[in-house]
Amino acid sequence: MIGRSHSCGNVRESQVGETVEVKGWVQKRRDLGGLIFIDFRDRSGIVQVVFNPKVSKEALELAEKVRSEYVLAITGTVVERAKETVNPNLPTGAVEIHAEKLEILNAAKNPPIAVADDVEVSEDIRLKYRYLDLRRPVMQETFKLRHRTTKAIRDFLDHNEFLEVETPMLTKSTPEGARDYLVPSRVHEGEFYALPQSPQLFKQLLMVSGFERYYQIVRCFRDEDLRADRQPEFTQVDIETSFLPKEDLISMMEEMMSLVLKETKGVDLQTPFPRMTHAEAMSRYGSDKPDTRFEMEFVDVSELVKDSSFKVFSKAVSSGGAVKGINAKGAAGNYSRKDIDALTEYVKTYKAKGLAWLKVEEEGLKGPISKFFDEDISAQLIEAFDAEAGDLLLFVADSKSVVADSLGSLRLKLGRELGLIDESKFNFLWIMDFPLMSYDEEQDRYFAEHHPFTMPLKEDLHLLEEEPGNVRADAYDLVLNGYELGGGSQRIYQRDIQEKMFRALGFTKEEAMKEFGFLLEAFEYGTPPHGGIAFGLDRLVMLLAGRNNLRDTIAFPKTASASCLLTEAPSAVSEEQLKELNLELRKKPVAAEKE
RNA sequence: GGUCCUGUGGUGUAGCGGUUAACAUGCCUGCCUGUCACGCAGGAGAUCGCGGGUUCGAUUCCCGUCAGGACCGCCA
Repeated sequence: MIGRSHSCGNVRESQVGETVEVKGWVQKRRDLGGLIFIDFRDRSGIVQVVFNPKVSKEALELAEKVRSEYVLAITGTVVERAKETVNPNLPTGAVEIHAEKLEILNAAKNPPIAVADDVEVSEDIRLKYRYLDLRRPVMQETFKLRHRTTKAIRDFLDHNEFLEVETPMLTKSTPEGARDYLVPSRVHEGEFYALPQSPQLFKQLLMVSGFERYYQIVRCFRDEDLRADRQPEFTQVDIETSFLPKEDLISMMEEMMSLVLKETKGVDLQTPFPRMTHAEAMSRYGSDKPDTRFEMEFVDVSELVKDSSFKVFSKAVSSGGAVKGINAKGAAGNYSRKDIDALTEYVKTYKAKGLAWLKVEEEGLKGPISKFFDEDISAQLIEAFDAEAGDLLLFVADSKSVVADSLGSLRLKLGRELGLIDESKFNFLWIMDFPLMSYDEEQDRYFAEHHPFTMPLKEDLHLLEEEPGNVRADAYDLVLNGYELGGGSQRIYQRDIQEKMFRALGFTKEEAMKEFGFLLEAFEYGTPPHGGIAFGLDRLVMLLAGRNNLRDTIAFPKTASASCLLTEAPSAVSEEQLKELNLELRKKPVAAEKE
């Protein structure tokens, strides 16, 4: 310990009798008049310091001036506490420091946020005074966890001969994928750099360069609207390998995650991780990132009800959609008609037109739509859902995508509400065989599901020109507890396949050359087969920390509207700055108008 | 772009068409030598986010706006 002899949280009985110097912050002062106790905090924890006139009258008098969050240097003797005054709630609770000398290094204003874990503070205050928020032990723990996570990842990749290589932050805007953050160029009038959405192209070029195994823990930027699990800038663990077969990469990544879980949580993961095809995940859970910590899987009753007199069901099937349901086991009593109405409103946000339901009773199915099903169909429904008295069956009848979205979200909501989720679990799951591209009605063209450099599955390669929508990608996503942790793929490394891919995505030859010519050209100079993956570090840490929003795992995060309440970014810039960049605003910024 | 929730002393909440705007905690002052959520006594502290409307009267009802949050679209 440079600058002090001990850290607060590590003072123990073994140091009794020693003179120590500690520096840190005042957690709490308890002034008993002739005697003052201070809970003294540094990064390592808290130790109690006693100011007693018998030890130092001078220090006691100075301690009267001390307040919460003052920064102090204290010299004193470590003393064993009398048995009856031991505090079992503190690791240092068996000892205390009898202060001989006190120096106030800095005073502090009364903080707007109490530095304590159990204090509820609104999000905007926390973000404005982030430096105080980060003093709270839970926050410090999260960032220690984040450090241990990246440390484990770096150690693992280093042992496996990966090289960490940095790639540009100022790069080229590309048309595919998310909206870019743009940076105007001063030197090149009217031209812009983009901040990278990911180092995708560079890591592939590094494979062309012969690095063979690359990784980077790197910031990525996407100018899209935010969510609890989405920030405009976020960190990826970016990985790319040459010559490594997919299965080897996957098992290597399983090993890496196992190490992370072992190092951070002491959890032993079972490998290999379970796998599911994309098609299977969609049909069983209505999601490409299913939370498998609980069951409540979809039951497809389309065949059973296609001739039903309940038109909502039969019509959905005849018009190419589906009728699927989930069984909320034993929940019939938990949900009143009014509660089910609320669930109906919930599925409507996902475009479902309604939510049909049946309660299972000893005598059979009950509910407004039970009359449409005769005894035979009712029995088959009960059988299909493995239902028993007390169960609640919930159905959505709609297009396949609406059924998946709405019922999939409903399943998660019910899982949470019914307490079906075991929070101690870490359910890793690979989702395989994603569709390579999907058709966009509005723009009348195909879009890459992953990105345009993803290799099609070999057995589907022949479909690339005739039926692009039916080509599966040689891609894999890693899902943890219902969150997409990361995704990767084998890459196209032959120019002709890459050109076919661009063509399928509606690029003309000229457009492809203009946007990605450098890559196509690079592919002509001896490109190894390669593939990789990228993980969302912030999300991983969020899940390891058992939290449900990304802000708590990022030191200085942005709000839902992508502003930083601490620095007040973004902000208007001077006319002079704009002039240098050859920029002119079409509208004055709102902030500037106020002045 | 849209839907919903929230906005009241420093902080967290309560409240109501007419109040001296309540409570907890924090803060300040005094007393207190074994506290650790210290205790006791006293005190200061709020243009009820902002603008408009309805009303004799609005913190309360309505509209708009700003800020924070959750979600849909968007994003992989």
